[in-house]
Amino acid sequence: MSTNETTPPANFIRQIINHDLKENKHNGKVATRFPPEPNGYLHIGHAKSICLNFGIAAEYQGTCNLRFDDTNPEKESIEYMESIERDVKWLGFEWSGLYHASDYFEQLYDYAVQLIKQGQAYVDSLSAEQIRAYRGTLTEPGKESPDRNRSIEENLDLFARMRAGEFADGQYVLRAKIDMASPNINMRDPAIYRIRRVHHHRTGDAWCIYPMYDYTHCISDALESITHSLCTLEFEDHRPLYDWVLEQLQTPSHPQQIEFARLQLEYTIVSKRKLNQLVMENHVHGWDDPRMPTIAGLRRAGFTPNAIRDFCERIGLTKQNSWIEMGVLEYCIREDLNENALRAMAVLQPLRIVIDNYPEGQTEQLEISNHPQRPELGKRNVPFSKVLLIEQDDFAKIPPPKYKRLVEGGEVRLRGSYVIKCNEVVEDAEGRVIELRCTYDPDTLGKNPEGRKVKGVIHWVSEQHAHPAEVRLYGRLFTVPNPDNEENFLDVINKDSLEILPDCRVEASLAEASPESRYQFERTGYFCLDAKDSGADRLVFNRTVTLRDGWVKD
RNA sequence: UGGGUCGUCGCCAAGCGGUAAGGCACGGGGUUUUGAUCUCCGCAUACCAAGGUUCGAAUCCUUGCGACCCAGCCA
Repeated sequence: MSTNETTPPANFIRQIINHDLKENKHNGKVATRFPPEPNGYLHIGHAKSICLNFGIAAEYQGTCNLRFDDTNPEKESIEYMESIERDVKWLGFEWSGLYHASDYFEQLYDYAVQLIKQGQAYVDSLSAEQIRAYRGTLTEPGKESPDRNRSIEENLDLFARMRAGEFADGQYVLRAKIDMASPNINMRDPAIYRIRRVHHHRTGDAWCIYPMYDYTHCISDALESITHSLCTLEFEDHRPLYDWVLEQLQTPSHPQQIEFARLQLEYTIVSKRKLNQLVMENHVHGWDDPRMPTIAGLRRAGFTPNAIRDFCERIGLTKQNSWIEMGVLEYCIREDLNENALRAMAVLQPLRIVIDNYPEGQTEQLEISNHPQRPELGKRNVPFSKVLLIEQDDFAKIPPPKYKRLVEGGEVRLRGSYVIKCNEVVEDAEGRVIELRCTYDPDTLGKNPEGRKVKGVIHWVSEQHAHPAEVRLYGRLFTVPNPDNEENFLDVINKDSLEILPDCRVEASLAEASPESRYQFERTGYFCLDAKDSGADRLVFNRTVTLRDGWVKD
């Protein structure tokens, strides 16, 4: 909801639009679109495109459509469509219009007929293999198909019969007649229609021929009067074809395609094919696994729409291929959550401590702030009693240098509570610390002790009042910054990306937590109540990100 | 001598002929009942390289070098 009036950073697309506006190129209108293929879940790379397209539209009082590029029914589904709508909304955007390339199948067909009539498309009987052979190579021109000079009448007849279902899949293809010797391979008579008897999730079995991307996308943009068609760098070579189709067809509008570099994030992947593989082969627990770079995964991990939008703004927009460090994304979520997440105490790996000088059976409710810098977020009661639980890491038999937590004979502050002193360490037969006998200083609640300085502060819960919880610690999915560079990206999956702590104890107030609510567990990180696996009497928290750790260990 | 695109700090990124913004990361100081936050300071005589034009070049020109994309009836 930040309505800060900071001017958005300059980037080359805004410069183009500003220039177009000055020239009154599209009657002062700006219309964009976000055009995913519904063949998978949206990921952080799509978020960049979403923020760009919807952001530009909002900034220029323009429009932005959500359009499903559903021309290849083989890989697409309703589930994916629904997830995409859900994720775009969750990110905080509203589309001006919701369209599908399949809405245009009839018009697309008519336009194809027009191309044929103009002598600019022909039905080819070459097989896929033959077409590949005829295409030539990167350095050698292609050869013309024997069918290239088929008469218009025959092409019209054949194309109609392709639609009517008279031919087998792959028997014929409709090709644009451009230039088999073009140095740009995309212009060597690209296929624009193929025969494919596959049930389409929206048009059912009405069609057995489907238009190809290059032919469909430009016309869809034109039909929606898109002014700026923003896509990623790999489509640069397709722009001449985009323009060619629209020029031949004399469409009422001719959008401008502009390409930008897709997002690449270290220690993860954003290839839909590979993400799909991770899900299908159960390397993760579904598209919304908190380790996934999908919007659904980030959401379940506890990321906020705000943080993701901020991230997309921070990484900039250029035509340079680049790799963004995870630290940037982590910074964005920490910044948001530090500001907005309520604080709470949770002990992930409990160590029992007994306050010997505290009365048996007594409980006092300590009032603790929900946020150290924002008093308006209120206070909560945290019960204190004789037996407490602290983090195993917060006690050391042999402390490392500069250790400022609890040691035998030493003092430490219990966050929001008293200063305690450890008098005795109880160990089991193997020498493992199983309990600490402590005393507390009753005169240190809300004030510093007399005549001595206590540096360390640790978190705690009351054993009898705390609630059990499962905490899931998520780490990066891969062990190397660029898994895509590996021979097989599965080889570099981080086997330790998920650590489940089944026996944690969280403070009493957390029993009230609602699904997807986010907290800072003081001193350990930001956590989100898992929306799927938490229930009435089961608390499951996912770690979104750790706290920054400025402790320079030796 | 196939075509297209791109080279500014460890990672992003402004800059558009007038003498290198900003963010992240990193290092150091201060505050702090989170080793968090906050705050202060530091961090490219240098813009892929070499020539050239100019009073003046990261910006213009030339020539190199490096990286990425393209030969689906995928998008």
